[in-house]
Amino acid sequence: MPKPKMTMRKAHALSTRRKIYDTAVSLFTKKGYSKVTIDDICNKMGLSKGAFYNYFKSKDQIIMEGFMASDEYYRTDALKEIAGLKSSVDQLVAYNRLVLKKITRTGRPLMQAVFHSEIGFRKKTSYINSEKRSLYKVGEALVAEAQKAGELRTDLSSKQITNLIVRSLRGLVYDWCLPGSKFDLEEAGEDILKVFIVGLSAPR
Amino acid sequence: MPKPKMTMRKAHALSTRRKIYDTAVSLFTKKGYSKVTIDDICNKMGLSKGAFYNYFKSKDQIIMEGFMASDEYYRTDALKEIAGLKSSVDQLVAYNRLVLKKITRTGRPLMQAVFHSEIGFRKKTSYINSEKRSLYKVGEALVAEAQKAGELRTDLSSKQITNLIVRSLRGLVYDWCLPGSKFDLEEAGEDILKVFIVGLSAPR
DNA sequence: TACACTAACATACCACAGTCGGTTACCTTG
DNA sequence: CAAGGTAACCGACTGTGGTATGTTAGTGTA
Repeated sequence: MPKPKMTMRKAHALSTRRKIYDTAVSLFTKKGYSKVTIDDICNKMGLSKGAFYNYFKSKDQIIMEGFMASDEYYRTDALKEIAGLKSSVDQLVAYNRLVLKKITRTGRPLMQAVFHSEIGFRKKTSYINSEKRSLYKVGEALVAEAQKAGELRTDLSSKQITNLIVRSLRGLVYDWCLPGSKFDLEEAGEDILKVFIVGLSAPR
Repeated sequence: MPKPKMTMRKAHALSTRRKIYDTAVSLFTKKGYSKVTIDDICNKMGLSKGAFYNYFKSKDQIIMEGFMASDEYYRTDALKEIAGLKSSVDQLVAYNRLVLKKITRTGRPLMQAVFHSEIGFRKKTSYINSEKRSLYKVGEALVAEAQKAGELRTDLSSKQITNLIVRSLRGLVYDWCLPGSKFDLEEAGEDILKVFIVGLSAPR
């Protein structure tokens, strides 16, 4: 991997890319993702479609880029916020609460676009369930810790348990994004967590 | 609502509709949903696009029609199959196992199309999480029964518990449908159910 | 039977994501 | 600094889902 020398050209390219991203996001939030066309974005900033597709390989990718940024939050601020709690299980629960809160802030429209995009037909791989995500890495670390502390059952591996939790919450979020759906995400999340606390704790 | 007299014309219409549906499904299974265009379907049977849209309001609706048929299974054969089990909780668990088995039979490609369609932007309402579905009605009935028998916790309503289970499994199925995903649905379902059995049972 | 009504079907068209073959201008290398 | 390569950008085009506007032919009714 050669060093990415910053020439004038590359700098300009980066700024164009950023400009595309920003105008796209601004239009999305103003008019709603589905109502904004690629041409809208291009026209608004006097750029061509070709330019757009030079930087983003699809309309969805813009959304995904925003979504992926939230993973940064999970392994930094979120981790910090739960650090004070004594028991590992408490940390795990608090962590998942924070995840749902973050998603709530992200908003239904954007999350809907994410779910829609990720399960699309054109895609070969999906980001949302990649084990590389810090969402998983942090989660699994917390689970493993809780297991080591004897607080969680060990007949399921830490990976299994993490998957189980994430997927359950994902189903909740999916439902939350469905058109016509009308419930509070964090509230409904409490129900699930309440069950998990009991169902996952080590037998005694 | 007047009686739907079966004239020659209506009969013919019904047969056309059926023919569209059948050719569509046959093409879907042969080439994959996304590779089949509406024109493909129409050309194959010498019918026009206008005819297609006279019977189906979207390409997705064909998929959904197939999917909705599975609800019939839940309130008939599935119910019958679990009737022999003694405890209500056993019935509930067995029921959810059957649901996952049914989904496995339905197949990933079709389920992917369902998830994709349901969370689409054009839609105003979604079928998949409608409380009218027998998936929910049967599930909630079983939960309520188990609660009455003192086998399940009662600090959550039967509706809450049902939603909780369905949504968790839905997240699992969603992941299962993601491109590149590679796990056995029923097997992974066992993990979740194993946790729910403990987490949902009445405290003693 | 004649006439109005409407369901069944046809066709031209639109919207919009994504593609493709260019053209220009910056950058690297000799 | 000259030449060749390549990244940035252009804009016409395509594919496809869906719509708008007919046209035709069964059907109920007088």
